[in-house]
Amino acid sequence: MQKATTNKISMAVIRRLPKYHRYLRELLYQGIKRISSKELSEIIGFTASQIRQDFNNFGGFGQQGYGYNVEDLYVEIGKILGIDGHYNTILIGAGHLGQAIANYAGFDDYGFHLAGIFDIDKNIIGSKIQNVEVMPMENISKFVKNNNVSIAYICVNASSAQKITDTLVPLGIRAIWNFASVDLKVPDNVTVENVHLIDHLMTLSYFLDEQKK
Amino acid sequence: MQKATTNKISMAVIRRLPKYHRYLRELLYQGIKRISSKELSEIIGFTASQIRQDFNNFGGFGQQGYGYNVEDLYVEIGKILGIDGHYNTILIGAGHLGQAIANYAGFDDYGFHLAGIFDIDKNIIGSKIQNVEVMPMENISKFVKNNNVSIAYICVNASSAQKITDTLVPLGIRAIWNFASVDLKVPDNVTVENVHLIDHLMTLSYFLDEQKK
DNA sequence: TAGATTGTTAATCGATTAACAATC
DNA sequence: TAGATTGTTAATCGATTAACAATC
Repeated sequence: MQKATTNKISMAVIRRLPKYHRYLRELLYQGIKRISSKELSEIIGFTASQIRQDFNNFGGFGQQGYGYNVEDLYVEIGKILGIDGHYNTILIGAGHLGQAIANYAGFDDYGFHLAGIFDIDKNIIGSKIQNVEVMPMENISKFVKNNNVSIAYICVNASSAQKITDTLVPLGIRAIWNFASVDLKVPDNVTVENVHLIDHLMTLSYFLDEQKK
Repeated sequence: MQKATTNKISMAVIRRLPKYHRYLRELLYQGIKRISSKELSEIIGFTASQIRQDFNNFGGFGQQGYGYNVEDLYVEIGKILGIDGHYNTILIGAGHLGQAIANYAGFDDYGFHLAGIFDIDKNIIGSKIQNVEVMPMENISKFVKNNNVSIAYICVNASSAQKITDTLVPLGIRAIWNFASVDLKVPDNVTVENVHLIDHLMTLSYFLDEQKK
């Protein structure tokens, strides 16, 4: 009953997928074998109707009268998200934030392997973070070509981020995780995920005004 | 022509405000005094119509036949976002990510002042990050009561985040910036901004499948 | 005044929710 | 079989875009 996956899925749906994945993983750990859209709705906070609509974008994962098999659904959503694969990633900018990202343990579990770190600071070039060497910026090009790098994490300051991006894109990088507070210009076939930290704080302060809640 | 600001603004609009603020700041730096919705549209990438709709949620900031005064608009959006104020913040969890947040220079410029850091690790309690002391968890309650703390940054692991939250909420914390990979349960008057890092990576890997773009 | 551009209403588009036939 | 729950269509809701009168 698998639908062709060529039809465009809306961004709203895609952004819910990691949350489904997280909750299903938890259910799996708890040894729960099956779940209905209604039960899932109660723990995840989306409507049962939305849950069924979401899953049906990718084909029929459920069974009438029964619900969904937790493990199957978990595995399927993982596949849709592409985390059944393995990705080599690089980090550019090993400042405080870059170091935190490099030290983050969990990414490897989902197939995101940090293969190289790059910085301009001579004092840290040559050192290792989590057993990954910090290399000089000039090496990026050669490294990307030789190591099948899929994703770049940009942790440089806002003023250098676009320049770095313009280096990465021609090398074939198709996914950028951008922590710099700037909107990167990239061609259509490149995906950028922004973590604009200050924007989050502004959203929080917006709601600190009691009237706005 | 100022509208009452009591009508609910949609989340989609609120999330665009920091971006407007950022672009207006840039224009201001460039010495640009006025801008039309059409010109702003070209640099920010929203439609001119959306820009005018967005601004009109908060009252008439523009002038027919002229456009918008860059500085006025910048200041007004800053006020709407509440970043004309000063907020004391605390950080809970001084691991790699927590340290990166504590070391992040820019937050103070927008009125977000890190007043205290808390951790359970005896080895770092008593040390300082950016001149802010790391204190034991037991002190949170007293510290929040004495220091008019508005916002808490949660950088502990997922398994402790809810427990910390349950401590913070009764102390009057009304805004939580959550870096743990878990959805926090809070009362309606508390705002949570999540930075679910792994979710970002999953979104990126989703789009690495060429067909999905 | 004439031209430009806002503020605002109306139209469209897309996403969510409701309903229910299909079916396990 | 009867009950449960999906898959899917239809209805609703909300957000974006288009259009244009108001007005600087």
